Amino acid sequence: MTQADPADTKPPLGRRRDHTRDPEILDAALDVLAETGYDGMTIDMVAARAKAGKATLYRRWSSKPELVLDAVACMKSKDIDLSSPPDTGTLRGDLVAMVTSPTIQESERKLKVMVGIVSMIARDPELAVAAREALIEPRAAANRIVFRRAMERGEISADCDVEMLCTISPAMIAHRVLMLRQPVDRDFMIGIIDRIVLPAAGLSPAA
Amino acid sequence: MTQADPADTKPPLGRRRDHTRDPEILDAALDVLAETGYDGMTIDMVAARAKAGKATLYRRWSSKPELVLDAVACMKSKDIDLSSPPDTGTLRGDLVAMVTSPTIQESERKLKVMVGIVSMIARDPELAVAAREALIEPRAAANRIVFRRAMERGEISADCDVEMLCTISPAMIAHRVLMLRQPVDRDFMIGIIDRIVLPAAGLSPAA
DNA sequence: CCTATACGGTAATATCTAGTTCCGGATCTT
DNA sequence: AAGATCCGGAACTAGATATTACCGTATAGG
Repeated sequence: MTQADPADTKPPLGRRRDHTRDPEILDAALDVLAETGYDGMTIDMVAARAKAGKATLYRRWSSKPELVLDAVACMKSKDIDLSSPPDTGTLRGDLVAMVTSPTIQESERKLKVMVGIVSMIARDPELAVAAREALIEPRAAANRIVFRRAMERGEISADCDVEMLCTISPAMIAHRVLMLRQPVDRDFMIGIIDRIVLPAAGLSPAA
Repeated sequence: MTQADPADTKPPLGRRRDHTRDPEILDAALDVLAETGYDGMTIDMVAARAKAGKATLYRRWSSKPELVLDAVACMKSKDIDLSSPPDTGTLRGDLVAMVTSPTIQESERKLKVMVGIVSMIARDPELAVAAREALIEPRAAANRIVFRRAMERGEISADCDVEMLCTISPAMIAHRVLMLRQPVDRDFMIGIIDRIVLPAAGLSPAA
């Protein structure tokens, strides 16, 4: 018995894997995913875009589903700014500030990734969880904070269903892009806030 | 010159194609589409489910994309009841009646088909149009009628953005199923009507 | 009855792609 | 310096599937 310890920290021989490249590869995977969808995406495309060899990818992820899962999960950490949403003093101000923030661009990519994996999500619970945590929850969490502050401030009633209010704008945006295939511009977003969200929160549009 | 007429109605020889089977085949295609999505669907699956030969399918549709396009387009005519939405006398009554009607089951299937083709829709404008006409528009049209009646009745203000109001419940439903993967039950639907749609239309929830 | 076509079913063809393996060269540990 | 491992890239393997080609049978028109 030479090295019986299972927790044995053996320094591996030879050149070490360059984990610096992991994020680049995952990012390339997300690009391809957003452009072509899960089934349209090939490992070759991802390798080519990341300027890496296919072998390099398979050394790090055992299969295409694992790569996609990891890529989706890694979007979670991208938007740090959502963890501290704007605090303008009014609910409307906060909501408007959120739609103007630079997170919009990242949101568009998230939506495309989501579109690319929806049909897969129905058959892979793990991917479903990853997608929810990385694509849905961050924005919902930011919304939640804003609404709760408005509630503590007394601006909106304590009866309000915050969870439902949080989902209105994501739902309207996704519907407009996916189903209606119309652009999501600032006017549309302001319209949602003034004509749907605020009334649903018990505030008159003019307030 | 024997038959120079271009509109020449020549009775084709031999056994005639049995077009009775077209709807059955398209219906089988929709089932497979709803279950496995566009990429998961194979021509063999459709032929097997329709108890038809693959050659029979290719005699009628030149390719898989054409078959899917036709199948999606043919969902349009299915829900005749949506063309005459309920008329209970109040906006709330009409909206509640619509979510209780038997169209709900057909809607569920439509949603699954939508999930199966969303990623394809992004790359095929023709399919996008077919999906919109068959899956989105019928319900929007029914909603439109209900809201316009309420407006003529004076129940809601003439300032209301009917197009936006029409899209609220479809957007919330699609978001809940596609993104959140939660069930769409009656309570959820009623909640949308009472807490979002009616307030957005300028009616208090208790009204 | 005869011909041409459709039918359901099976086999063949051609392409695509996930996953593996090999190569020459680079990099790290000993 | 030597051995092990990684790198990007290319070639290879194996399985799946869209599409075509047949087969024996059924049916409509002449």
